Amino acid sequence: MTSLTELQSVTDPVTPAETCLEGSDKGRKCDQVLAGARRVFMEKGYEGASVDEIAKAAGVSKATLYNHFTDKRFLFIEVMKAECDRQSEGIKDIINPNAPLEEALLGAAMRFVTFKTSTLGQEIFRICVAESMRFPDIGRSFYDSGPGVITACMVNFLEERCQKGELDIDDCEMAASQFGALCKASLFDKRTFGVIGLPSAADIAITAEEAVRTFLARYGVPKGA
Amino acid sequence: MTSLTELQSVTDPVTPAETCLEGSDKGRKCDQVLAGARRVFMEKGYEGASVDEIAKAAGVSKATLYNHFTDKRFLFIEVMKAECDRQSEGIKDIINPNAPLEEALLGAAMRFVTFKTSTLGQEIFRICVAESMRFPDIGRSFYDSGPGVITACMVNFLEERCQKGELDIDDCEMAASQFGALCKASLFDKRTFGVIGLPSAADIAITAEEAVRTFLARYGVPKGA
DNA sequence: TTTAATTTGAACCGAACGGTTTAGTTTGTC
DNA sequence: GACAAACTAAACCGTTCGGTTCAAATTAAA
Repeated sequence: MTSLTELQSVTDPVTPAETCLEGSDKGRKCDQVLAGARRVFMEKGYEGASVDEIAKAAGVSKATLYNHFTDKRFLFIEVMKAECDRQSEGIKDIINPNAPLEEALLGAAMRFVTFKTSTLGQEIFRICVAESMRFPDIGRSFYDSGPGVITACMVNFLEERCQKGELDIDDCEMAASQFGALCKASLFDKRTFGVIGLPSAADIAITAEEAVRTFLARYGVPKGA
Repeated sequence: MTSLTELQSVTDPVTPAETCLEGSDKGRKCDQVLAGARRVFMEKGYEGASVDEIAKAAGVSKATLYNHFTDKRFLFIEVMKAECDRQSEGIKDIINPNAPLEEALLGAAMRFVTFKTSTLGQEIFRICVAESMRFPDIGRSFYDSGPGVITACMVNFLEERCQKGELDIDDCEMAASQFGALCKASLFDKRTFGVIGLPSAADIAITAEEAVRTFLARYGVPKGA
């Protein structure tokens, strides 16, 4: 069984990446700016965030901020790139390819539900949805580093288990996508729209279990190996 | 089988509601304002939209706008309330309770996938996700008028069919939510994050069929009545 | 035609916006 | 201790923001 404590890595606090204006500055103040920008952008959105507020949140003068980043748009894009990288790093190991089928699926489901309903997961999702019209590249980056990574990992895993005869799937892309979708049942929408807060471990477990059950009802092989 | 043409009603163009400052004005200019505000808010978001731009889009002077609505926040809330009402109106009849089981489910899935990936469905979803932190009530309203309505209708339908012995479901709330989630597989995320544009009727049909198949694999009764 | 109610464009307000500049201070290195 | 780099607060730029005001124009009923 998958313990909940090990899931924490996916929803850890934030320490921004090393991206700066001219490739890999010493980056002390630079990271401060990214951290402050991240905080303000996530809370207020792109238009709602002012550069003055970001500088203040970063504990940095506005002049310094503009020494590191050409303008507000660029700063926002850098923040989101770093955030997407973090996301894909935390998500790529979401499935244990060596575990028994049901255990592997349940573990992945637990981690996925946990992340998607976490404050961090919600923040990233919210701002990417909000700004992916104004910044189309950010939408793509989010998909590639989030749903895309998960789907790719799942497809890989599912194909292996199909060859082992543990699963019976025609379209592994569709199956992987359905697995991810099932993990969003019950909790995700309610969390996103403020109907519930952070779900309890029990609620997460139930949602994950039900997702796996429905998934296996469709794609699992009847009984014997 | 459900034809695609009858689905149009859910994704029709917009004619705003009759809400105004002091209960049901003659509402000619008032509707103009709401229509213009809707357009600009949907495209730019709350902070990105300026009142001058809204007035211009509405073909109305800023003074007139402020004669009808106390301030920008109130105008935004009114627009979103009207939009949520439209949504719940278009969505409440999404399932035909008298059709044979599989046909009813497939019809509902088709309509749901079509709406959720439509330009209108995406616009409403995007802005509600974006602004439901700044305006918590809007998040709730969206949930109640969208996912909430669908879930409620589905729960109702599923319970009926369980009593008829056509389905075998423990938790109808969970099952209804999973049905909705399955309809978002494959297309919804890609559409939201700009990986694809408007999906083809064929893609919608495939997604809906696969959703129903997985749903029935879990909750359908084996074979005979 | 008189009267009252709306609507209009335009000017206007103080505040905040993104972004720049400057003069001066801290910092790390040799 | 000297020196260059990085940083700072603060003033400043022009623009735009949400919101108000007002005289003139338009409308609609009487």
